[in-house]
Amino acid sequence: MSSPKPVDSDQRAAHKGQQTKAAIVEAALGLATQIGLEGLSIGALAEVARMSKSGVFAHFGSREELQLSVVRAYHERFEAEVFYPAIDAPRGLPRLVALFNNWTKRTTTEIDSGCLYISGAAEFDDRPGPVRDALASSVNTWLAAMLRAVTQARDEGHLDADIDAPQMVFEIHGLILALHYEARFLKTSQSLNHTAKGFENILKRYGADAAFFKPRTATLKPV
Amino acid sequence: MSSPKPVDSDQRAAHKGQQTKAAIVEAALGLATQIGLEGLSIGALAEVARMSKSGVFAHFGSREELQLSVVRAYHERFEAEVFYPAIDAPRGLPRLVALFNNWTKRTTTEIDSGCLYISGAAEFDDRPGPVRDALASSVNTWLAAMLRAVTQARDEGHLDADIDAPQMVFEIHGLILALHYEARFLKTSQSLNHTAKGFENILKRYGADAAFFKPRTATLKPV
DNA sequence: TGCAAAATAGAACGATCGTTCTTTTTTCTC
DNA sequence: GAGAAAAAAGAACGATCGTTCTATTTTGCA
Repeated sequence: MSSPKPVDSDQRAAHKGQQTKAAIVEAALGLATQIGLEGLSIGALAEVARMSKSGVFAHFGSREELQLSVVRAYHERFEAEVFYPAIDAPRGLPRLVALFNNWTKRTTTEIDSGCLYISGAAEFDDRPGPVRDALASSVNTWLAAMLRAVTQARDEGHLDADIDAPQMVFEIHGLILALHYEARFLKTSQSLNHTAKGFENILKRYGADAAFFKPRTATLKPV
Repeated sequence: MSSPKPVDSDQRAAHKGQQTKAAIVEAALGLATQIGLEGLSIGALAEVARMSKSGVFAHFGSREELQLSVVRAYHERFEAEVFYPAIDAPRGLPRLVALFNNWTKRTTTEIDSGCLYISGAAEFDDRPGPVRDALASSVNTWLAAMLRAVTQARDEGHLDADIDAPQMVFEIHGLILALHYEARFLKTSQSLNHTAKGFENILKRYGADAAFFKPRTATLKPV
């Protein structure tokens, strides 16, 4: 993704301003994932952060800059939670499966908290500007990483040689979106199982060895 | 879906109030699909409808009731455009294909205008109340119709007898969500083709005769 | 055609929004 | 510990929000 190793930029030479700013962004992230980037108001944020409105505002200079900070923070967290842990897995199908499992796991926790990439997409659909650009850039970076994993799996011989890699990523993306939609909004109970089975179906269709992966539902189903 | 035949409730015995209300809802629908149900403000709506704020407001009594009217109007339109035209197709796989094609077609036009079921889901994720209920009810009604079409196709012998029907609907739903996300937000060019190919893949996997359907991309690809 | 009823307009309300400005408090450095 | 710099608070701004109230206009029926 963007940087090879995430630097813990919060601690070193932490002047007071920087660490309270980090705390504000942290609180803003929680608010934004719940009520959306547009619903995020400085007044409400100040209340959560137990500061004055102007005190919060001074750290960003504009609401848009605050939203951008939230998007950047979400991007870093997504990277740290979904992407980086998966590169430990060997290149090819194992890594692709690890990426998907991490993605699914994160989306599952986001059934409660909300996903900024999904709510943000709905909010900034046709609202051009820096926030939209930052959101789209982050998502594209992630989808490109997925595409790379697919092509590598193909090149390693773990998938059929003639597969349409962007097509496969599109279908996988659909599974995640359906999981988020049906589990979070409709509160459908079987969504996670449907996601795992859907991934299994996709892998089979693109030529993966069936024994290569273990579906994430293993821990959820009764033995 | 809900009613056997859509009644054109706008014309008959149309007192002035009812038809201006219909015009307001029409304008509100346009605004809501673009900027969301939450972004829909009475002031902006009054400007579009060229009326006073209070004049608009009087027809609904509350903003929430206005939002509900919009959801109901969207539901009717969705039914008329996606569901009803497809029941002319013979029960089984042809009808399932027709439903999906209509759904895809509508989503494609909504790449410009926006889909209320998707933006509304993101906005009312964790905001309980009548609006959320109305949205979820509409979507569930539609997904139930899709499920019925799948089971009928199975019972007609057009699909394998042992298929998991809810699983298939889940995967189809994912395709539509991915189409809307990638085409509308990310502006990915190949989304419609990916959707058609994805549906083809799903049909094959669930045992449909390959010659039974014609992908919607036929009219879009160069011959 | 006249008159009650319905529909629309207009003005104002309290609240909240993002933002600016000034003042006070806290922090860091010498 | 003093003094400069940074951070936070406080107050106020114009704008917009949903909503309420009253006045005016328009409609539909006798």
